Amino acid sequence: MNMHNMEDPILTQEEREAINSGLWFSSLSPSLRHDILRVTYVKRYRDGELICARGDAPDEWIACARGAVRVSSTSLSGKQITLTYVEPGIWFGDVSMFDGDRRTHDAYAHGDSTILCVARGDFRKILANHIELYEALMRLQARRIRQLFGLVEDLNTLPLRARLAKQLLHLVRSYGVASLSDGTETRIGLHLAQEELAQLLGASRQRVNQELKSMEREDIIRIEPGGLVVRNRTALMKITETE
Amino acid sequence: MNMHNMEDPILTQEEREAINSGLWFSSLSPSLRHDILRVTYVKRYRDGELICARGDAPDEWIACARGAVRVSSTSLSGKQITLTYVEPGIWFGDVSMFDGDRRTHDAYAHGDSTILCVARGDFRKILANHIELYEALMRLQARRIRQLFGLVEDLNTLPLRARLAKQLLHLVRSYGVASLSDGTETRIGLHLAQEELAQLLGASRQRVNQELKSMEREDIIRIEPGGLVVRNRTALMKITETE
DNA sequence: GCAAAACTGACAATTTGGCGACAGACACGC
DNA sequence: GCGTGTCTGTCGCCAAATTGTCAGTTTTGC
Repeated sequence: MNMHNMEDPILTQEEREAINSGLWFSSLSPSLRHDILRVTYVKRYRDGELICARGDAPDEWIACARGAVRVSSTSLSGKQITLTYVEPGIWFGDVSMFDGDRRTHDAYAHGDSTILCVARGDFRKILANHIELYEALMRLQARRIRQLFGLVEDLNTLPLRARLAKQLLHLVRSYGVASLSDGTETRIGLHLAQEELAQLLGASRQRVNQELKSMEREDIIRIEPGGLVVRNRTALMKITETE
Repeated sequence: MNMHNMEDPILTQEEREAINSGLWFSSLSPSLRHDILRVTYVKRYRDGELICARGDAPDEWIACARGAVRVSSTSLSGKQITLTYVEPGIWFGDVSMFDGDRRTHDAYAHGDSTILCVARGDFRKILANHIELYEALMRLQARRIRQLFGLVEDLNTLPLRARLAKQLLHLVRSYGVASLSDGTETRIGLHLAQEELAQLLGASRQRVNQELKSMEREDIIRIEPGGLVVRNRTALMKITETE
């Protein structure tokens, strides 16, 4: 067991807020939320640490409370691809709580991160007491399925430039912090190396760099050490609609 | 209302069997299955007819009983892509029963087809009486999510040839009928034009044709008017593993 | 049974993306 | 202050895939 997983089993104020302001979680009834939080335990990870690996037994239902969780896998050929970055307030791992199958992806901490866990047994107990949770989880999965359908469609039809624009808009929504100056600019709080961005898009690093630079030349974004700044969201949306 | 939707509201023996032998459906308790079947109604469609369209209100939970349902959508650019062909015995449309959002895809009958429907209200009533159904639907969705994850990964990593091989194996599993002769050959019962196969793979018709011919030259498959015949499943599986 | 429509197979022209290489920028540890 | 390593920006070449086109074949509708 890792040392850092043990230290400070109490959530900070900030982490607590992240969990409670999660859109899905906050849609639950207070009594259900209470019952869930009562049985959670905290784990902390440093940047890059493995949270769980493909093939692991699915023993926990997990929420990100701080930082981000990179969900990725390595294909047979050795190529790394990233499915998503889980932001604070989002729950995951529910899929394998139901079919009981092993995890199909690796999960790494991206930046120092905190997660909240519910043991399988506790999860089932809560479920038995709150039919409401079934409804809520169905809604959660429904949204995920729709997102995945959309992603498949995008992969099949959009050129890289449009997919990149979509991804940037998504990152702005999830991690955007208003950049100083006039306020029309938004910095993406989650710092991704271009290589990581490329893996998220299923493209090569060079190609992503090329498109980023091209967007920078058009004053749509700004590339700064430590993060991207979106200067013109409207232009990004327009690119998104590129056939 | 279409004429053909009304005629013969009774399932044939064959259709009834398809429903009852569906892997998921047959995992339900007899009492639940009974309650579901009691409120279903039958609709019949001719080849190519629209079953429901993107944007429709999600009023029904549906199962395919005969033929196949093509789930597809048209991208902004006008490009058609197909997500999947729903085979007899498979239920779908549950996603929108929970999030209440409109349909995101079009559904067409591929070949003369029969579907079974449960109205939204009846669906909720059954759900209220059988918590078991929640469990089962969660399992169903869980499997779908895993499949979609796999698909995204494949789209990002596998060359067309390997994806085609995978798809062929899938079709053999779902629609395969032993071809005469020695028995090592399997005909794919669902006839897909190469254009349709291409849309399912997210590739151009020409490219798919090229790979099919190449596989035929290697005696892995045979292209016959009216359907593909798989001659060497092992070879297909090997191609699947191609980086 | 015949004409129209749809499907198949093939090829060239062009675009898109992947991959290797390399130089400069930057950050970090010591 | 200085190597070492990681990240960025660019080139050029090559492979993969799309588009357009066209002739031959099969299917289908009357």
